[in-house]
Amino acid sequence: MRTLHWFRNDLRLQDNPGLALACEQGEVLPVFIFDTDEPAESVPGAASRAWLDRSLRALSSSLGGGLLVLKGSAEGLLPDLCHRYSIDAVTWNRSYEPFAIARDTRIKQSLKADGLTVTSSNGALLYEPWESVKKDGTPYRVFTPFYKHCRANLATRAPINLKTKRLRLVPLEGPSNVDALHLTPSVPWDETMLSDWAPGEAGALARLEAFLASGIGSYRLGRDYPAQQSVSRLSPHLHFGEISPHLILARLADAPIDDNLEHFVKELVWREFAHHLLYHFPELPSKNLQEKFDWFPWVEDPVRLKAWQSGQTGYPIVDAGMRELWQTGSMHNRVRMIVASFLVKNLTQHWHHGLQWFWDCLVDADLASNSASWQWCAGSGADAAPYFRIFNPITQGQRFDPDGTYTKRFLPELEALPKQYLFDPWNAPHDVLSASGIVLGKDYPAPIVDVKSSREHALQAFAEMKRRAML
DNA sequence: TAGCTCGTTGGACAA
DNA sequence: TTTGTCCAACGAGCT
Repeated sequence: MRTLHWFRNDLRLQDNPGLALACEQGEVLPVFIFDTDEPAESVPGAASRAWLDRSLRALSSSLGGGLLVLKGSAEGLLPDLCHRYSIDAVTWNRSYEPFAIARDTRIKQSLKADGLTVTSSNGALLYEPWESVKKDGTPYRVFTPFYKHCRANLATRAPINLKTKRLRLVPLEGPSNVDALHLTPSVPWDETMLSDWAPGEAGALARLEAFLASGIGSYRLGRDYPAQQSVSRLSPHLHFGEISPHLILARLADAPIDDNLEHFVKELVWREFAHHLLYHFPELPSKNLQEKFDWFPWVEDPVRLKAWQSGQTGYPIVDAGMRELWQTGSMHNRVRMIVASFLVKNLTQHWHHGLQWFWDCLVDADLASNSASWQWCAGSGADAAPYFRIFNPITQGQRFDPDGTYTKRFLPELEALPKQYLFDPWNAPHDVLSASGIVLGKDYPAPIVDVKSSREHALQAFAEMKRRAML
């Protein structure tokens, strides 16, 4: 029997239920298709494409070059492949994005009509989105009850060990090369961006072990400090399915049960919650979950948006974060909240702008997590933050980067500035600035908004939204 | 059912 | 310097 395993966001061999099933049934034809039918909201951004390129090369290599890589309409290509390679069955692991659900349903029907056996499995989530609903059958909208429900009532499975020796691959008709996808940019900025990452299954497993060895022990408190190495940095690996959450959970079983561990598990469940929200509210990437936010008086200001994107706002902790994003394809979680709050509240710009920029720049860009997180920051989402919770970029910097190590790493022009002025350089006396070799507005921007008055403006905008929504 | 509690990540200000 | 309190009000979720 010959089974085609359609790789999507499950670019790994271990704990891959679809692949394991295919392997049990006989010969396997492993296929990856860069689907050109995807809508704009799902097409990977530039940073993600660069990661995908490396990840596919790693997967192809671990399959001895036996991965068939194609670009085109998955819906059109799959029936043709099945015919050409005399395929009897097709397996894949489920994707929960609205487009993928609709596409996969159509493909399943069509292949079944052709007499093939089609099986989809859960390779990406600890809990199926339709399992985690309230007693009345409606989806959870608040994280904490969702978390308690999942942990108390839903079982997770053990990882599936693939005996790679038993993997028998169908010989390809011709050469297949990741190069054909043209996923990397013509100017090779991706090489420096990815220099600190190791895309692929081996890199993901190594990252998990490194985190268990040196990060998780101080996770609960350390995760708030961007200069520390206390976060897992597993998100891009999870997004591309280079590692499964089940495998992570199983590996955590060996670690001592304490606050740090429970906090990390909570973060894994936040990922589940984002997928749960996207599944139940497919318009999450574009529409305010709370309708009253349709009345919010957003400001369109391309100049300030550009300053935010390029890390030139004049607020060092914001600029450090935005430059980290540009340079590394990632940003520390604490700083993500600070820059998001700055865009949405201090600049009162629509969260769509932030979502779009993150989508293009992040190597871990994920439709569910990105959409749910931006809506959370904007206050328009489920379980929203109160509107008056506006991060102050000065005090956040002082509190969470007290030595300025993180900020100075990405703003070398402020290297000589004493840390007492690092987060509000415009308040530094002239002689301190000149001794530090800084002319504000030349070496480093003057602040593009006043944090106090822009906070007042944001609060007024929320009041205005409520007034309009009431009418 | 009706009532109660709580909501991932904060800021400002007073004491 | 640290700690406590208020900032609104509403709806989700639970008992």
